[in-house]
Amino acid sequence: MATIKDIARKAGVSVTTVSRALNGYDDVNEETRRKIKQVAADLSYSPNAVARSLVSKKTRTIGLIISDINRAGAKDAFAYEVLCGINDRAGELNYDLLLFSTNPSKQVEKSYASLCKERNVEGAILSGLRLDDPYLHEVVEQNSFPCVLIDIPITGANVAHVASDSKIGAAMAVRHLLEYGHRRIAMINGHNQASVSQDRYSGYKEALEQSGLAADPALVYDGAFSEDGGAEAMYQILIRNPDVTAVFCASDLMALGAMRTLEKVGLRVPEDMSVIGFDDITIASYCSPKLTTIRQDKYELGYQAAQLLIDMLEERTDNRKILLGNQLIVRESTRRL
Amino acid sequence: MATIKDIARKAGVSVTTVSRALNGYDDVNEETRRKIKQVAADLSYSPNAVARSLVSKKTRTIGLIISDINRAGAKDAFAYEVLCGINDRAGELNYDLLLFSTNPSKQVEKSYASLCKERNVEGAILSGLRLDDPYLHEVVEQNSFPCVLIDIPITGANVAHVASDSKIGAAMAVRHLLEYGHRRIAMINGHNQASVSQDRYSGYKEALEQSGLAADPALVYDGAFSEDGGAEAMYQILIRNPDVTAVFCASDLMALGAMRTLEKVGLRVPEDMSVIGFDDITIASYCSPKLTTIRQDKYELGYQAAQLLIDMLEERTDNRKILLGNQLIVRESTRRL
DNA sequence: GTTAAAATCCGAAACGTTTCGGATCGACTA
DNA sequence: TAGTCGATCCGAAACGTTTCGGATTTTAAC
Repeated sequence: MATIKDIARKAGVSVTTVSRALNGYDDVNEETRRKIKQVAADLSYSPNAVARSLVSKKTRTIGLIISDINRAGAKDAFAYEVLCGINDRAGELNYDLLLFSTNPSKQVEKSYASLCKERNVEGAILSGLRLDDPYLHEVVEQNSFPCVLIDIPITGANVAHVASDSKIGAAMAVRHLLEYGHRRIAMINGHNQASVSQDRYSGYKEALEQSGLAADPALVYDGAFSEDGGAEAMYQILIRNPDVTAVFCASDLMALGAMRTLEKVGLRVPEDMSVIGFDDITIASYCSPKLTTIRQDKYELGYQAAQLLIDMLEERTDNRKILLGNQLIVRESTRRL
Repeated sequence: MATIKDIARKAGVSVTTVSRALNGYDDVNEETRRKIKQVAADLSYSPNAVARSLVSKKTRTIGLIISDINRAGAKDAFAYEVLCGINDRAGELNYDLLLFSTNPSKQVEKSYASLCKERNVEGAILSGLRLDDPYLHEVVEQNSFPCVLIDIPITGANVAHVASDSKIGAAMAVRHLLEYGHRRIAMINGHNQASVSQDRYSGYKEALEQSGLAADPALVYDGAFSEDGGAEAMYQILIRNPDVTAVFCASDLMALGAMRTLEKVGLRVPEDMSVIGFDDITIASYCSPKLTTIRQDKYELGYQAAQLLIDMLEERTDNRKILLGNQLIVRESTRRL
């Protein structure tokens, strides 16, 4: 591994000059610069980012803490699409991503904050975390590096968040069902430790109330954001609320579970029950019947998160919040009563 | 940011002692160690991994070069599952992952090798690369750090590869069709710059020949591993080879495309045409009809890649190749003639 | 020819660790 | 009592850069 010293020696100049030549400073003669570059190429020199970081305090690295990078997350490739967005924008802006493996099997579970601090990332993006995550609080409070949270509405001097408008999205979904003539509309919500669950519920409630219906708490079930959870919740609905004609699921995965239950029970979607999801995951347009849903632009979520974080890092913005729009995608799983 | 020096000063010992105390060396008095740890905690010290790496030459970081981390890759979450496997195993073994954004939009496109060298990763895992990738060769030849390739059969002192057995897998698929009585079996292959294409073709050929049939080159089409490519290829098959009763696709995505074409043309799967895919992506079990396919354990691919790389890094193995088994998953898209 | 300004270069410190080669000291051995 | 040993500690160098402050040389202006 050739170092800057080797170049200096071989080119007959000081390390200072080599450094400045290679980094494009203008107080070095073009002739010398040419020579230095030549020598560098000859030695197939490549700068040592570690050493550079040590003095510059910059790593051009963003920490990624994404809890859904696991086998289960492969179904809805939610985390994946977010990751793609982050990766693309970070790449364009010349930052690299450090993926922390927050593996529960690790005995010495280090906090995200420690991980990031140790590795000197300049900022971090957190996604897929529950509100009651033990370490979430720490990174926010410690406030030692900028971070942006996806789907967790906390802001501060150093912390921003990006999300899509869950409340409006949910309201759109429910209004769609209302327009189709449904009146008894159940909801299969995600677990309580996600702010999107709360938002989607309030969207559901608001849409109902705006058309003069009361939101019946007995019609709201917990599907834990999983396919099995959705399936189970659907059973509950069928048993306890046989008058329900449509169900709004806070995620496509749960909608898929719900449809599985309906199929098992011999009910047809959408003839016997309308089902609408949330997210528009890939499967939504392949399953049968194709799922009507609220599309969330997951890629954009990541893209904007990276943009926002880097803007914060480079002190280009005071914005601490980005809210994306959603879109109703009508397919085959809902029908007019 | 408290440093080791601050601790030394406050605890009234030398930096050396602090370092050794914190790192568990046994030539430090337990009483002093306790005190030092206390001071460290008081100052909420966290070690600077950058400085540490500079001297130790170890970063405990693995470079990841995955070309499919992009929007298109979200359909089959292939890269994602591989990533999960890598992430899990790397986490268990206490390595972090550095995700390089090989963004084509970058003007100064740096080679993977430079990226890795600069960042001092200890090794790298490459996935989703085409055989003719301009930079692939470089990292292999330069040989400066261990790396493992996924689905690219190159090995060397410092380079290993993991893959699933495409040839046997393809043969399984074709034999399944043969057992079902099909004789005119077309193949929609991926592009030529993937070694899996070559392997899957030879599996196809071998299976046919073993049952006394000649592999007709006219029945093999290029679907470029994309859904649209598969759709287009299917049109070609229908027009040029109307006697075909079954088609083996080298990826599920292409199979999906093929089925789309068949649907558009009004042909039923599997009544009019049997279709078998390869990969077993998530959608395969949700689409309609559900896709018969050869399951590849993508997670395991990543998991083993990480394991193998780290074994190489820590010089625990001479193994340079891992070949995983595949599995025939019979669903609804193939039928007995 | 003198002087000021520009152009070009360099020495040394600093970044935060680890580690090598001792140094110190009390206790134990012969 | 001298020598040895173990326990405990430390100074200084090293890792590969960047950068501050200045030094030297060249050029330009008068």
